[in-house]
Amino acid sequence: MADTDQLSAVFSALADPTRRAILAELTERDATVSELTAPLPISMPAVSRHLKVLEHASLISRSRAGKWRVCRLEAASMRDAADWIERYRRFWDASLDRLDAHLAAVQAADDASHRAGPAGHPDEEQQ
Amino acid sequence: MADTDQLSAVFSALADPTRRAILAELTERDATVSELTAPLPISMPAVSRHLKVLEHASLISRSRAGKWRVCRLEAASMRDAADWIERYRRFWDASLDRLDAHLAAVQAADDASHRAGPAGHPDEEQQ
DNA sequence: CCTTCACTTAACGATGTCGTTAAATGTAAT
DNA sequence: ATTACATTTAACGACATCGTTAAGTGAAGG
Repeated sequence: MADTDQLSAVFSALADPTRRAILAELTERDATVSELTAPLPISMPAVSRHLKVLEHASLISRSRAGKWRVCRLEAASMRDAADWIERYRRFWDASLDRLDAHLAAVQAADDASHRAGPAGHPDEEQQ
Repeated sequence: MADTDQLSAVFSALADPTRRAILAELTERDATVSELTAPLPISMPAVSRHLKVLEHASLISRSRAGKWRVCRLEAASMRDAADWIERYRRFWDASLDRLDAHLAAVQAADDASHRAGPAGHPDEEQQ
């Protein structure tokens, strides 16, 4: 599935701190490879390959401007990642509620203490 | 920075389709390693290691229940990833905003090629 | 006890990542 | 044309990832 691959490419690209730094830089302004390399502690070939990864994930685009190659942020594919993660929102939004439920369950188990299987453990009620 | 490492761990964990499938499964119910392995085309040791990665990224937690080991979704760390990505929302959400910024940048570069930055926006990450 | 079940760890090989330096490419300027 | 500049590609080494099968753990149960 191309969709899955694209998502993997985006998450994979975002997994590297250097690449996230590059993306952050590009939110300020478009930049050449030299400009992007300057603040980083690595060589230009290394940066060039990071850019290749970012481009492959459609997170940036590159164009020639005379002698230079200008990089531009293309956040469209980041939206896919955001949308994917978004489906989990309720699982962290509701974490406090779930904690309450969990504590209540433990309390209940303490009172009635007998149940099928191993007692006193944090499941039986979820979601 | 530990924060950066955590973010990298989360994105890195999410980069793998199998791990995303496992997380999706865990949104339905807590599950044992066997239950998680069943629908997947890989061996249990392979799944076990995926679970280790997910646990290291704090995306799941594991607890013993007698003979079994129960995995539970812990989406809290996904929130960090969501928050990070969220800062890029305006770049895909507000196309007018972005177009304006671009035009302003071009204009500024045209007028006087010095770098004060017409955008002047937050963000900055370093490793 | 000693086996069985659920799972993890060890050991291995294929492949990918991330850095380096040196050589190639392509555009601009002399 | 030749040289200089910006960037990429090639070649290499160190280390991580992802799968496998085989051997360890630890709790359950005859």
